[in-house]
This record gives sequence, C-alpha cells and structure tokens, in this order.
Amino acid sequence: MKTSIEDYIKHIYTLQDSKRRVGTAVLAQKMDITMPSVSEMVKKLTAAGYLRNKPYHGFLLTGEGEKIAVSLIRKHRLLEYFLLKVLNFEWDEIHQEAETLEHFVSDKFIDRLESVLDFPKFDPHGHPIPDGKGRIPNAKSLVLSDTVIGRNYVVSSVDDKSREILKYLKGIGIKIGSGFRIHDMLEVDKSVIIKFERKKYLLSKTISDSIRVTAK
Amino acid sequence: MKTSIEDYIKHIYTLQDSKRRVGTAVLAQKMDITMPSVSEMVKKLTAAGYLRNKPYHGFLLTGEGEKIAVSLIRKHRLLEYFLLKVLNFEWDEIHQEAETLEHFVSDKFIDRLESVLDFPKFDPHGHPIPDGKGRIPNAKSLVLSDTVIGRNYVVSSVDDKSREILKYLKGIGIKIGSGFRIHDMLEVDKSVIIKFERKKYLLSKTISDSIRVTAK
DNA sequence: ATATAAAATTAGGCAAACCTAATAAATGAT
DNA sequence: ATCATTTATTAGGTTTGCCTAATTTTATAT
Repeated sequence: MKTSIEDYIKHIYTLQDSKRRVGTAVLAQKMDITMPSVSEMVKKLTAAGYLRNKPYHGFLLTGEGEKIAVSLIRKHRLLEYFLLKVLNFEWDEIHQEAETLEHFVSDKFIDRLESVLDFPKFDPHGHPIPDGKGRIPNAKSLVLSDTVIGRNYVVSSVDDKSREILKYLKGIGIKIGSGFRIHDMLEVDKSVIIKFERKKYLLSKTISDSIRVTAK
Repeated sequence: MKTSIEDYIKHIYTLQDSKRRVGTAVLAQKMDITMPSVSEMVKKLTAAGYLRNKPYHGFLLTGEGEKIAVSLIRKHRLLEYFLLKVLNFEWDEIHQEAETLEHFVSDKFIDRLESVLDFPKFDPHGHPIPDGKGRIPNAKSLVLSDTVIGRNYVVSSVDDKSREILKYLKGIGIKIGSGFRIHDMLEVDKSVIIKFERKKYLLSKTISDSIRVTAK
C-alpha cells in the first residue's frame, strides 16, 4: 500500500472521529495540501472502496478503509512505545520517527514487536493501542474544555502532534497520570487555569485542547 | 534522501566492491531496470556529487557516495540482527524487511538500536557491521571457488539475497560457523562438492558463490 | 427566491522515475 | 583499419501526486 494513500486514510480517520463527516476543504487544510489534490485522491479512494463520498456533504471511510487506518494507528503507537521504552527516545521525539516507520514495518514485524514489548495497552501519550484484530481499548476521557471548575482530574493522554507543547508540559512536569485541579476557565479566549503541585498554570486553548483527562 | 537514490548508491557500492568500475549495462541488469533509466540517474548522481563517471569506462562512488552506501549497509545489518535476535524472525525472512526499513530509520534510531543490541560486530549472515563512523571490521574470507580441494573451511558469511538458498542451506544444517571440507570441484559447471557432517553435498555454482568461508 | 460565499471540481502543468524505440559512440576482434 | 558488437544516450511517453487558475455547484442568509 502506497504511503500517500495511507496518509489520506489516516487523516480522514482522525477527522471523522470528531466531526461526523469529512469534507475536501477540511482535509486539505489538515494535510496542508490543496483542495484539487484532495478531490482527485478522494475519487481514487472511493473507486478503490476505501471511501464513501457524498459531494458537498463529506465522505467517510468504509469498513475496509477503517481497517487500514486502525492498522496504521496500531503500528504508530507500538512504535512510539518501543522508541521511548526500548530505544530511550524523548517524549517529544517519538512521534516523528513513528510517523515515517508506520508505513513500512510489516504486520509480522509489529505483531512480534507487540509480543516482545509484552502487549502494552496504551502508548506513551496515553492513547490506546489497537490489538491485532483491530479492537481498541477505550478509555472514556474528556478534553479540558469539558471539565468542571474545582474538580480534580488525571491526565490520560496528550496529543502527540506538537513537539512544542510536549516540551512545555514536560518542562512544568505534567505527564500521563499527573493529577491537577481545574482552577478557572477564562471566557475571553477559553484558556484554562489549573492548579498542579501547589502552583497555578495557565494553559492556552491550543494547549488545553491537546490534553485529555479522566475525572478523579 | 530519496529511496531510489539510495538504492542506486547501494547497488553501485556492492558492484564496485568486486569489479573495479561499474557500467550502465551491468547496473541496469543488477537492478532489473533498463539502461536509459540508469543513464538518467547516473547523470543526476554525478551532478549531486555522489558519482564520478567516465562514459564507456564505468563510474565509481565518490567519498560522499560511499559514505551513504556504508550507512545504509550499517542500517541493513543492524536491522537484520534485531529482526533475528529480538523479533525472532527466520534466517531467510530478515533480508526483505531490512531492505525496506533501512531507508527509513533515522541515524539516531540505528545508533540507539546498536547500543541496545550491545554493539554486534557481524550480522546473522556473517557480514561485518560498519560502526557509527563507517569503519568496517574486516574478515578476510574467500568464496568457495577460491578454495582448495581437500582443505577444511568454516562458513563466515552467506549472501542474503536469495531466500531459496538460505532455506536450502538451513535444511541441510549449514549455518555461520559450520565447518566442512572441499571434496571436489566439477569442471563442467563449477559445482562444488563438500563433505559436511559425514555426508557429501553438491552445491551448484550459484549456491557456492553465495557462501564465503575462512580457512581452518 | 436569490445573491453571495463556501465547497468542489475541471483543466492544464510540473517533476520524478520509470518505460520503449531509435540512434550514436566506443571497443575490440579480425 | 574496419566493422560488428556492446554500451550508452536521446527522444518521447506513462503514471503518480502534487500544483495554480478558472469554473461550477451547493448551501444558506436575507
């Protein structure tokens, strides 16, 4: 399977996770390419049976398409785990390397790796790792903006796309499993103020959006 | 660096190892592509400073080109070692997987892997693994056709390109370190007859060419 | 109901890496 | 020294995935 096709499928998968359907414009923006490029590829993916498309109403992955997406995510997360735990990469380095390798390691490679790593259930960013059959352990977590002021939460996952954010959080000591209280939420720009280890920190909307927590 | 460019460089490197200079025709045959394709790429590689070309007399890698080749070989061999020893792949499976991955693992990845594997000096086929600075431990080995009838030898390496040959050798029990005596060499087709563990085996020229040994 | 803005597509191009067919250049065997 | 053979290159074409510019389609806000 071609890298480019896999990339489209993966991006569509993550987008359709939140919004119900994905449009050409949104996908183009997310992938940082132009709309005609997306349009063309959507045609191809639809013909290949990975996508069902309703122009001006968005498209969705078929079962086939989802299978590929989940397999890629499985590879990505197991690779991240391996890079961090075995090869001692830093928290903020593993995403890039995994992003490349996920397209080239075989299923056999990843199954063996999973077994050697002793079947981890979550990757280093707290995201669940799909098993060999595509089943995904679900952790009912929520985004910071859905939390309640005054309550306590535990970090369950952090989006791994931005190295800057990962570095920043690492700097103030927040990691998977860290607990904090929601101190306040600013109306102006949706910033969140948390109280973590006796200190208050303001997290911009972008940062807080990348953190998922569970109630404690 | 593009996969295609790396592939050319690697193939040129292995060819210039035996013959002094490499020509368009030979390389095309080895890579299973046409001469015009090679011609075109040779122009590009020359412009990029990886190759020095003397039309009708062949080309050679520059220092730059060799550096890339050695780095790829280092990645390939460490990956093979990892696949066999850690992920428990079979002897005849590792080449293919390593061939793909070698183009996509970063230098950092491979350095960390080397360290986790405790700095192996030879890969599972008996080939020396270049170190991080490109130095290659040399084992003065010879091809079976350069051996002497009646003498004893130890297998030091086996070419990893053909799964069939690897499987066959595995079947009769020959591996790195196996010792045998050269019993005879047939003039007709350069076959070699060896005596290994009390039994005689005939090895076709193709097979014997893929085995390197050291005198014992 | 219609105009405008947003979304999508079409048309036409480019670069990379391959191809076939045709041609040119060099080697080397006589 | 010549000429057949081998080696290499040119010319022109294909596919893939991207691009810009132009155009069409749809949604929706009044």
